[in-house]
Amino acid sequence: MVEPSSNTEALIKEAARRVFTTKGLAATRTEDIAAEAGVNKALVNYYYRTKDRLFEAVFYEEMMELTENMNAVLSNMQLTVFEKIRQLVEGDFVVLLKNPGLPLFIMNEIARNPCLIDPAGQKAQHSEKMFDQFRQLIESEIENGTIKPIDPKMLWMNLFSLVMMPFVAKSWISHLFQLDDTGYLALMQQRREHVADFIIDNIRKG
Amino acid sequence: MVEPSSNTEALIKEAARRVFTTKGLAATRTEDIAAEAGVNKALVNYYYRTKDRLFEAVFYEEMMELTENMNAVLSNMQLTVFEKIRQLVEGDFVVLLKNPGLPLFIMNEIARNPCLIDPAGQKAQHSEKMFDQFRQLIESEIENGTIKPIDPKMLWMNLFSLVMMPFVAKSWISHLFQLDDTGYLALMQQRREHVADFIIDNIRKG
DNA sequence: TTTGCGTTTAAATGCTTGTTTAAAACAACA
DNA sequence: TGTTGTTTTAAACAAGCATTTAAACGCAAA
Repeated sequence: MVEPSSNTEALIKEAARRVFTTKGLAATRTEDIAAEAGVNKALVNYYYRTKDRLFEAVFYEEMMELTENMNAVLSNMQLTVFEKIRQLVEGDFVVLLKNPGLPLFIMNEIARNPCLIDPAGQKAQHSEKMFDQFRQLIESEIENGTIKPIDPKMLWMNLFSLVMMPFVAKSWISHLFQLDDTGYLALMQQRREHVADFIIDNIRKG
Repeated sequence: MVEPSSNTEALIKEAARRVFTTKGLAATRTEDIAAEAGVNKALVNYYYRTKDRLFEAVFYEEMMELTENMNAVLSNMQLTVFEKIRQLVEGDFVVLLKNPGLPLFIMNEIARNPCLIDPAGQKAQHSEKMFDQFRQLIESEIENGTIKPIDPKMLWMNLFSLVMMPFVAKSWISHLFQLDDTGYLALMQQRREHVADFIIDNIRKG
């Protein structure tokens, strides 16, 4: 990755990050980004050539934001399964409480343009390895008798569903539960405690 | 609701449904819809005046698709909590296995345009009542001692997170688990069994 | 057959938007 | 101060798009 050659370049990327994540690629105009950054719209092309290149730059950084904690936790050999699960949940909540729109943004853009995650677009290659690590962990812990038998795929889906869906569905939840932004965030704070317990209770033996 | 006055009108709406749900409002061109329906693009405006009106027509029908089962199950007084939970899960899976893109579509469009669900746009008014029904059900069952104490909001989020997120994240899951479309659907079929058990085990006493 | 009317079409309209261009402003420095 | 290279700007461009128009079509009733 090349360092931003000037302040303006970084300014534009940060503005783009905010606009892309709230409106999505298709609904975002070059001018929206320029306005958000407070610069002339030609500067966006001056620094990033095209809207799509700027989008890719932002997208893969956001994707990383979402997966780097998973990688870090899973490859930390010091931790027990239970600690790993707690830290997976905990780490995701830290990221998501700061950036609640992140999972919807990622899921939506991937669905609209699968190339973003395909073998061809080499950037996101680590994900399968990541799940293999998880699978091995779970399978060996089941053999050890530490946890009840469960399909690692199901456990994985349970984990990130419980964590991420309430952020994906932020607008719907806020409406359903009649919450303003503060109330919503407070609810997510409570949930932070709730989710790890829920999963661990389910797989723990006895 | 007015009946489609001709075959073409319905044809266009069905085409619009397919295009809107796979590409989203912002990325959909009037011409895409016309092409999908195999008609001249001016016909789209002839029958629906504007792209936005057509979108609204489609959107609220899709929204209904997602919520009508919840309403039906919750207001059925014949069922126990456990049966209700099973039928909520079961009903959603029936819908989602046929239409896996549905939850991402709804969540995304709501997030991008909150008016779609706001008090002002009167169409989606029933949702708060729906959750009140659920809250009352859970609270009274807790008092009865049928289930362990749990915040109804958490239980509700757990429920639809576990059901819907794997559909929202379809592309990501397929990539992570290296599944083709058949494999993905098979996995969701397995999950159908898994989810209700997971939730019920958690709230059941003893 | 002709008239009238709902439907369909190709073409036109006018606006939006991504990208390019060429000049202006600026900064560093001899 | 004048030169050079970089950054910023307003304007131009061209493609894309939603929507409108006006004419053509098909068909049922007169």
